[in-house]
Amino acid sequence: MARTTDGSGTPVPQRLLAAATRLFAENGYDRTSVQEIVEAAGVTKGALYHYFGSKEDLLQEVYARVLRLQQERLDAFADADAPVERRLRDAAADVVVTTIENLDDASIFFRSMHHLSPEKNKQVRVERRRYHERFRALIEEGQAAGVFSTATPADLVVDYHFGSVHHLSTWYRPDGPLTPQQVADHLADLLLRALRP
Amino acid sequence: MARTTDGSGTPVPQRLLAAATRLFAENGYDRTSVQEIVEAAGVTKGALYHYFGSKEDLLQEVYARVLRLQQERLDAFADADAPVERRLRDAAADVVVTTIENLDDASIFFRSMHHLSPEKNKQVRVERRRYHERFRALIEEGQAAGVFSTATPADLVVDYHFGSVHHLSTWYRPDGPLTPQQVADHLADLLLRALRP
DNA sequence: GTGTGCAGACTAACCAGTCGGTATGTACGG
DNA sequence: CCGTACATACCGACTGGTTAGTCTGCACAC
Repeated sequence: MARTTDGSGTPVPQRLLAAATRLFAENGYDRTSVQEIVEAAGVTKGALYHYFGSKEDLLQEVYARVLRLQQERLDAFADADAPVERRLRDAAADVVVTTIENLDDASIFFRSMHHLSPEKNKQVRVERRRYHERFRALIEEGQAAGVFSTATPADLVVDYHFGSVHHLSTWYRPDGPLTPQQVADHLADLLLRALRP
Repeated sequence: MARTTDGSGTPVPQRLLAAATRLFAENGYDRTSVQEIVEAAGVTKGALYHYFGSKEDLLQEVYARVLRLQQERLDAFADADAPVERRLRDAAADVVVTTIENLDDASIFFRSMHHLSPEKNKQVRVERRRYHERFRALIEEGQAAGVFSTATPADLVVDYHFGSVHHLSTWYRPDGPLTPQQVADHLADLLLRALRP
């Protein structure tokens, strides 16, 4: 058994996932061949199909990881002990920072979701919905408390904010003038300002 | 010469473009075969390659159409004779309505841009940049006049709004509770509220 | 000696683009 | 009016290349 023959000690499945993530983000799911993935990971097809059932499974695994991470972080911020406007601000800014820090995952997430089979797509949608609803609940809480305007339905506000998060992978460049934290502060600001009563 | 043998009278090139638009939006560029396109248009490959140089040319043509339309509309609203907050509001709402009314084009635009060759991609980026800058100029005009807050750089505000426009193709459903105009009013509202000094 | 981890040749399917061919229309000389 | 010449519009079989996934087999661990 000669696992991890690349010297890094990283297990093969994780190497495959990392290579796939980078390549999917760079060239898109359909434009990335299984051959390229296994070469980038320093193994062969035998290894890939030993650990994953299909190319699609790799994609789904990328999604699952991102979703788990973001949901955990949102829950932590939303359940914190602070005024609702503070919790929303922190959550809104945090998702921007973590998205920028994992721009590869984000590009894949938003550009390649429709490449999943209907059944796996549905599964992802269900988890995304849970995330969306937790975020919406925060806004509704603030609206009920009178600290946020009720002029716009909470659902739309969520989509407004996540639109901008979604969009990050299109325009944000690490070598640009703004740090991830600065972008996050600005976008959270815009959200909170839009919600002023 | 037996063009338009489908009885509709629509010229073949336009039928091809319409079929390609629908299929690209439905299944993605890479998942749509040239064979499927010509079958949907009721012709054969010979016809397609008679009018278009490549499959990619079809995609580029879709882009060109959308960009022309949106730029024209933006220019009209931006050059109108009205206070800047009114012009921005109208332009911001209009792009939402026309995007919803051409959701197929929008999905293709945002999901398949990276499928264009570097050189054609660059061309599209240049035109998109022109659009972005016209929009930004509106915001900067308002900021200079003191009617918009200067807390956020105008560039970021533009990306914030277009993030939400971009995102429409992900969540908007024609059979949902909101009409395109209602969505547009809400999103334009959010933008203007975020910009209040 | 048995199972896990992997190698790599192989297959069956698919696909963008090509090309020789046909059919209809238009221009023009006589 | 008619025939020749050329152009436009389109057909559909074919090609060269690529791809996801399979399968046989080997090597090492226990």
